Amino acid sequence: MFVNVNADRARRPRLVGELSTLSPVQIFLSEYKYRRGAEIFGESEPADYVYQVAEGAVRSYKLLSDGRRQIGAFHLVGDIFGLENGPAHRFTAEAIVDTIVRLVKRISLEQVAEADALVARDLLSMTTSNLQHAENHMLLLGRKTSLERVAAFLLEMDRRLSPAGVMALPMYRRDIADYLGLTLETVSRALSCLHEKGIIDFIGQTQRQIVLRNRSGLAKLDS
Amino acid sequence: MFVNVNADRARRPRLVGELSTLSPVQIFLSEYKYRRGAEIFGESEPADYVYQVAEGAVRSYKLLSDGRRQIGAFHLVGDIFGLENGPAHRFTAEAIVDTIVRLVKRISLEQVAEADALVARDLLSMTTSNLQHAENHMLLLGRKTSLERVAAFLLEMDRRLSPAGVMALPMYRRDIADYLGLTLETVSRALSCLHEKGIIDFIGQTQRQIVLRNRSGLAKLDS
DNA sequence: CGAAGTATTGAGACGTCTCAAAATTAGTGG
DNA sequence: CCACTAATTTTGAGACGTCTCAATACTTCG
Repeated sequence: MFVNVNADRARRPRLVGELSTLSPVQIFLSEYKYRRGAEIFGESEPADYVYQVAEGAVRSYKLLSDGRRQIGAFHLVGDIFGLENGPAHRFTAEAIVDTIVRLVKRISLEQVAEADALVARDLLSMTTSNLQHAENHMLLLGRKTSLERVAAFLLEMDRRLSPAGVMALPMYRRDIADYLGLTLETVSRALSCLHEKGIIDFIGQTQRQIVLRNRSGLAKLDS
Repeated sequence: MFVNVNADRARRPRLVGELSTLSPVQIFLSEYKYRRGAEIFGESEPADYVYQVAEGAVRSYKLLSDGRRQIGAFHLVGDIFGLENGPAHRFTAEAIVDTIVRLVKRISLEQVAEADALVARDLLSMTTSNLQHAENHMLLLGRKTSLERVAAFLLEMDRRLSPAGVMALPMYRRDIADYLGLTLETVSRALSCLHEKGIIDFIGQTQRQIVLRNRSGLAKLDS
């Protein structure tokens, strides 16, 4: 930490590697800790920093004037978020649980990108990943049933946070619902349905630890 | 047309200008014409070209296995589409009406971007625009009512295709519905409702020419 | 063990979808 | 220009899925 981005380039790994492979980080300016529920940045606030989740989990969302909320993405350990092209953030970001993030000044990133085509390529690649996720999520929100949405959610989380073993979801039902365009009751009913069908198990003492018993059963629901 | 991108750079305007301001185009390899309904490229086909609408209109969509369709975007005159970072297209693109598109080989674009940071910046900027649109559309699909969706659609089309005067929608109700995550009947009912309220007028002999009588009435519905 | 927060379950309301019919528009050839 | 047909849009009525509101159960944490 605290290594200036303008330091001798030979002394640190390429930025490209740090951004795209999330290898050990050296250019990040500092770490910050946020308590569960704390806001990291607000929608339309100036986007001066780019963030990476070191520990915990983050939700990014938009609000309508009457409080309806749409979560656009969950950011898990290793994920980079808050990267903007324009001057302001387009989402509000909040810590879902106690969370540690790393920050890098956005300007320094852009300066590096200016000089280094491979870094610029990485920024584009990250933006493209976000776009791809959003495109798939539009299909989910516009055309899938509640059961299909929950199945897709479980597969996504399984892929992203439990390479092997139990999936411990960091978020409440309400967050899942606002991510999937449903109510928390409908999410709960869909999970119960999947449980009854033997496709998932709840384990331990908490309803937020889930074991996928039948991934192909889920995948079938994901059309 | 037919000017090679590797031709003497002094002889043509900067690529950056052509891409971002859509000024008169010289680097495009060729033009193609597609009949109404014709497929321009399919989902997961190799993405060898980037396209610009010269005349007409295009829809980009994804399908579920049982035929449910989500249109991710409409591309109108001047819009660039089919720009990918990975090897394949992520949508199917079809001509909504008889359409003329300009093509440029993707590789040549990337070669220019490699050498020219400003062009690379433009590619990022275009991808960011697409991302921003998708983010707003997620909010619409996840959390807005049918009336709000249709209102938002009309405001978007008004902004994009009728700088002054009548809005002549190129697409059918079904396309609007698949863009908004509704059925065509629900779209039709919402339009009738807006008509009764005096917010929009249908004019001429066709229901696809619409005049906004009360933009602020629409904007209010758009929360 | 008690209290607060979270999740599940139930019953009815509501909005959108489905299916069907009528109305309107667009296209074609006389 | 009109008649005829096909395609699209509108409108209606009922079905269905999700939402709302409420009660109960479970989990967490002091």
